[in-house]
Amino acid sequence: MGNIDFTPRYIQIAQHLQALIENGAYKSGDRLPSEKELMTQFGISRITATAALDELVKAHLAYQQRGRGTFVAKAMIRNLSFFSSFTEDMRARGLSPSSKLLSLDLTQPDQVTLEKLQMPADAAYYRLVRLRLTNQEPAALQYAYLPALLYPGLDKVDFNQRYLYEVIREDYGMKTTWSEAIVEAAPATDEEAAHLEISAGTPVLVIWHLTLDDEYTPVEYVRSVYQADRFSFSTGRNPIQFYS
Amino acid sequence: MGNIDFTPRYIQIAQHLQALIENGAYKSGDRLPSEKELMTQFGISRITATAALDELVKAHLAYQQRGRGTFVAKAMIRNLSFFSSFTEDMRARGLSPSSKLLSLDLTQPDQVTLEKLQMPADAAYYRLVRLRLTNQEPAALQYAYLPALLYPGLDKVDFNQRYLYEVIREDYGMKTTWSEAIVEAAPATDEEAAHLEISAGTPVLVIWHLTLDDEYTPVEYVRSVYQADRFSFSTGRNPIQFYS
DNA sequence: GAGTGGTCTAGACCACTGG
DNA sequence: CAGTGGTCTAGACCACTCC
Repeated sequence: MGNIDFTPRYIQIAQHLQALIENGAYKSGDRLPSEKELMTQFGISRITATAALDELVKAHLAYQQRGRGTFVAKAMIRNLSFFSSFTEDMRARGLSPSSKLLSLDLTQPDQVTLEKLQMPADAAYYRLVRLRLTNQEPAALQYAYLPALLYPGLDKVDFNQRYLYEVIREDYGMKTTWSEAIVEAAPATDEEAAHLEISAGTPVLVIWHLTLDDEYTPVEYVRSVYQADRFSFSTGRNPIQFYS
Repeated sequence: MGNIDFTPRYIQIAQHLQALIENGAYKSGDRLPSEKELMTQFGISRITATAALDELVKAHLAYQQRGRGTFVAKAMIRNLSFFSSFTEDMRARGLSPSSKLLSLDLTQPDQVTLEKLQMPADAAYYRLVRLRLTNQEPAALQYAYLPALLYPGLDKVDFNQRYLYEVIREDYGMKTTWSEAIVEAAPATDEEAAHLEISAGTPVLVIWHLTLDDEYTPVEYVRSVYQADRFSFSTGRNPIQFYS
């Protein structure tokens, strides 16, 4: 009946509640509307109300307690920096990110990268090397490897003007649904030290990042080397208490 | 009707499927039974079948594709080391973990720890300092802070014999539902270097770990200092693609 | 006792995938 | 086309929390 919006009802309701949380109508620890209240307020069945609240829980915006209700999650839980792009992450930290393209070519990664990220050795990769800056100061050195077969014509993109995530999503229609990271501390190599303007041997934080599509096929491999004295990263998880 | 097992049906079915995955009956990428098949096989309604498969997806054991089916997740996705205990993590790496109690007292954490983990400064904490070893070699130095109010009598536990997680779960009935970590790289301090048997200034991986109960109240604050040349950590996540 | 979420039934229509 | 998961309705009984 005149429904011109094809977003599922439960998503619409989750969006509505999310907006109320974000503009402060509901604060950390506040009780959200119960399933029953959502049913009468929006004229939906209980399963739809449950699904809406579940979305908020999945997104770590809320948590549920049996017999008590659904509550807005603590602010801290909602700010986990690991899995956003460099640009988004730095903006969230109140810094002004920028990027300098160092090279874009068709090359094999070195042996260590190949093994660490479990990359097929027989594939061809575009290698995108960028120096990432915050407030015009060097912050990180990023080596991104993109399977050449998936990205025909990638070498014609101007990465001084556009973001990598934007390009792979919009130009190549990639849908990413999972991402993984491996974290290490290491002494800076001479090359890293030169670009980051620190002394060789100073600790750096190395993050190996893998982005996967909905079949868990890797669509992007990235090694990032961060100045350790300026950056730390956070991540959170429900401990997997599966069944024994 | 003669149901003497009060585990929900959908959990029972998820457990059953989990067992089949773990004993190799279903392998990475294999299609699991469809919702319809589960309905007829177990005599359940569709919503129950959906819930069972959802459990596997939540536990990162499976993923779903519309119109195709539910599939066993890739093995890599299932091995994320960040949020298991030191003991479990090291065993999963094929190492033999052990522990040496350095001290257990009632002290305030230093200022940096206090701020980093957002600990209330007016509370009293038990501080448990342990050297963690793998194959009898120093691996990490761990400072655990436990709010004294939550753990009366903790100082009487023999932590050379028992695991911290076991004690807080079994003796104090803590239910943890969420955990967070902040990762940093830093040069080893003199104290850290001495215990870890490395040179001062060598890079170490510092992990600040927070364990929360079902109201997101912190029940444990831990700072771990790992030898960087021997350990890295992995974590994974569905990128939160919430609604804009 | 009233309200909450947890679990479950028996249906339905749809969009998407694959042959 | 048949099969899959995605969404949804209109109910139901239960366990738990709070008063």
